[in-house]
Amino acid sequence: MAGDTRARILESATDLFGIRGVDAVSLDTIAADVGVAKQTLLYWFESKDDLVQAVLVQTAGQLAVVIEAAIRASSDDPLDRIEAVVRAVFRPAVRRPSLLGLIGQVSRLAPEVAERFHDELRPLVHRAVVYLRVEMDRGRVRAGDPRLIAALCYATVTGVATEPEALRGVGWLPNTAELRRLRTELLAFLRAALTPAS
Amino acid sequence: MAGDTRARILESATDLFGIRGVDAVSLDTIAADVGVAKQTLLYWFESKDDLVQAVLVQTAGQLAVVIEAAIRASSDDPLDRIEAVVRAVFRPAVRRPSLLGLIGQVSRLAPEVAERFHDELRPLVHRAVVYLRVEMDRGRVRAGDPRLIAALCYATVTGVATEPEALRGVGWLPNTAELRRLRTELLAFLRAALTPAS
DNA sequence: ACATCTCTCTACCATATGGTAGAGAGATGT
DNA sequence: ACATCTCTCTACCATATGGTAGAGAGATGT
Repeated sequence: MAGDTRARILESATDLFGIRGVDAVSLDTIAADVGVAKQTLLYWFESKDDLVQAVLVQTAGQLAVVIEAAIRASSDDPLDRIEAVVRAVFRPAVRRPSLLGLIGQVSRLAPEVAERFHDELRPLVHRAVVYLRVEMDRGRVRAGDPRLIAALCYATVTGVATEPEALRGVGWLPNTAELRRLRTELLAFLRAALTPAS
Repeated sequence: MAGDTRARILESATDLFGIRGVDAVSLDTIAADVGVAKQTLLYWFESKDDLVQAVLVQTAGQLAVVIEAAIRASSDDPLDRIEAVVRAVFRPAVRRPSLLGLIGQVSRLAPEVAERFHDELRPLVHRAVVYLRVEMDRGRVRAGDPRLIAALCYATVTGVATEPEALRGVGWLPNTAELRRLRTELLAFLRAALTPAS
């Protein structure tokens, strides 16, 4: 209880920002959710932008940890490894839509905030690109521009993970069982797209 | 000039909402952009929500027209036809990011507004699903749940098309030539994912 | 005992924003 | 000539919101 106020603010803000949108959530709303006064938020974070940035940096950090763990635990085969990473990213994203829901908003946030987030993501992306290039050279992943292939995988996974509501809206995803089937289909889809041409 | 005020408002609002975000753009901003007083906006649209809804409905309508045209002009082969549709959707999305930029915001808008947009999109989705099912039965598209495959294609294309800024942020897309290469890679990616297993 | 640091509170404010009230200019129908 | 309709304007307001001012309670170091 004592000393964890900052962490509780971050957690609450992550969920609220991710689900309702950064602009739609006021400091008062977050404060009420955490159970403190608004000024307490402004003691811990200089401004709302500062809070948004902290949320994004933390989220990126958690994503990185999850991905690292998935990579270490996976087999050497690149398609299996990619599947493991996608599963790892998809799991928290489905349980807690806010995590990836934030990502869809980044490009519309204050430039410095967005930049700070991208700083955090860049090393991850760089590693993925290098990895893809190596495996393409080995012929274990379908040839192509590794940067663009990485971008496509990223777009597909975040597209699916960040917009469950949008997909629900047009009648695609009535429940979580359906969501699991979507994940399965996504993995087959990516595998087919990445398997080297015989 | 006379009588086109409503259309000019819609066009300006589409761009501003799509690029900066619905919440970040005030009625005053739009009015200044169009060159009229704010009240003029409120003469043509009951409220900001009403304007947002009109923008979304128009956007969905334009997408539908573009897609219909692409389908009619394409060959009978399903992979070619899908490629034609993706090209058709991608083109205006790249030239005018606002068009698809809006889509990423739908799930966070007022429920009635989002619902109205989904109403517009549903028939398109339904057609796509029916089409995929038929071609899967014929063995001309890789087997799978047609609804989920449609969802994946949708997620991939919108993911790529709506987040050029995000992709740019992590160092992927410095210019339009790169964007064209991304489109080419996207088409190969989708083709590989949808080609029936031999 | 005192000073300092950590943390949270109440009270308040300036500004932005969606929306209202109501007038009026010009075109069109009868 | 008059009424009505279309369209746009100025002036104004209520509210939400990010942020400031400044106090004070409790813990910790010397």
